[in-house]
Amino acid sequence: MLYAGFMSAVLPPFPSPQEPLRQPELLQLGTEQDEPCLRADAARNRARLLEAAARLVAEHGAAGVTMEAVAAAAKVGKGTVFRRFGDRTGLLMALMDHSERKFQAAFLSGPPPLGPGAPPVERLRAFGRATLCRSAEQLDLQLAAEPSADRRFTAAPRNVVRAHLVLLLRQAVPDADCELLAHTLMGYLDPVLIHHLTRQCGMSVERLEAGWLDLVARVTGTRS
Amino acid sequence: MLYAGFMSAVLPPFPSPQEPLRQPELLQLGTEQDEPCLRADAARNRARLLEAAARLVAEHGAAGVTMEAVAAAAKVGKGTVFRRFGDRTGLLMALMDHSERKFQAAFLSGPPPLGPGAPPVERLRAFGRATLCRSAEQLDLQLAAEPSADRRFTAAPRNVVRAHLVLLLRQAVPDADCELLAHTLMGYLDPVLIHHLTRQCGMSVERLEAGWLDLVARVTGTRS
DNA sequence: AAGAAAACTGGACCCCGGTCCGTTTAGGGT
DNA sequence: ACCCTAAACGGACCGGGGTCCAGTTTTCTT
Repeated sequence: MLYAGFMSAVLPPFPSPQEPLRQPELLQLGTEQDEPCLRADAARNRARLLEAAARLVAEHGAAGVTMEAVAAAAKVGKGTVFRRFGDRTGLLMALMDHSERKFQAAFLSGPPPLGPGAPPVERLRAFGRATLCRSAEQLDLQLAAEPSADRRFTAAPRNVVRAHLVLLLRQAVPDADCELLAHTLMGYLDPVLIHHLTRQCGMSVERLEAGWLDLVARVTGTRS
Repeated sequence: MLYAGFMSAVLPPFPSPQEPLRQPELLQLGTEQDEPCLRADAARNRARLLEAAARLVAEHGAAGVTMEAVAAAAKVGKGTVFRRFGDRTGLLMALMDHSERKFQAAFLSGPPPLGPGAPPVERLRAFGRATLCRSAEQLDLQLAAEPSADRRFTAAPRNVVRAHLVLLLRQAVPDADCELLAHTLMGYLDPVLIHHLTRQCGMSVERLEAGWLDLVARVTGTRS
């Protein structure tokens, strides 16, 4: 009883976990099927909800994206929104999904130096630059989609990024604890940190970029 | 109107900011005055609230610390809780305050290698070890007190730690962007990350400690 | 084609964090 | 001892996230 709030953050809110197939979506990159085996009406509502959410973001900023407002704007019941996306964060994550996937494709199979083909250290450098740049653009959405603390490290996209960094690090510094180093590097690229440093501390993106290059150099032991 | 939620996260919720003197509390370390110039009844209620909150944490875990429950347990109105502590996070932070201050005293003016007297790199190593150890103990409380994303980097204790790390880094690596490096190091010690790695990924604290030592070595360029 | 099972829907409902404001009380001044 | 004012109090109130379930719609089976 007392743990209702907590449980709901860990277990799916409904008996049948809505969209059990959405998570993998982020991993299979080639296919562009946005609605995995969804019933016709469900798919239609899903599209309407995403469209409505996008409109609300554009109109009132990310803070205006209320679950109720989205439901109303899509002419749909509130329960439907939750069934489809689990919770607010899930909805926002779905909204970011498109750009997320594009980004993943870029560093997993795109042209070097971001994609395969360049030496690992250079790919690391490019990855940071790309992430910073991407964050600079859609910072507000990324902030809104930031999962509540207890799930910050279990979100799907994060794992893809982590795996990627681990891969590169293993090539660059084979005898280090690359898992931990990857987490360190990701910490530097945390959207919330970026927001803090640029918006609240007034640092320039250039400085953050330089900081990233320096950090990569230090971590990989490739001082210039 | 639409920004009410956002504003309340930035501005104090009441016209007269409750406890405008609490923040500095964390900075003046010698004095042990827990209730800065509070009216008698206010001080009494403050104590009762903290006691009640502590009891609730012990009984139902951090998740059971509802503002209403705390108020009821302390035989006090809900408004009083908010007037005193601003919000839930504020209450939890006040709960952690004691250990927080002890820790700050330890690295600001305690014995080496944590406190002054040891070479900076060694102090960095000790700092990480101490933080990891401390987190291992009171992880649940630290998690509960984790501020919502938009304030993760503006909490008072964080600034003390950051300043400390910047100080040490400036000595160890004078020609680096120590502000940014400090943030990187703090990222590694984030309670939420520690929780994720130890509890969810099953890593041992020893491994995290080794990772910290390695990270410090890499960042400061002092390879063994 | 028809019936059954599974999936989806919508909105009433609950809980909690946070706010407001009319009332009470402490404690310094006279 | 009394008053006066700033401060503190408390609980009604609000909005939003999340849940539930009775009823509807789709899809599968035969």
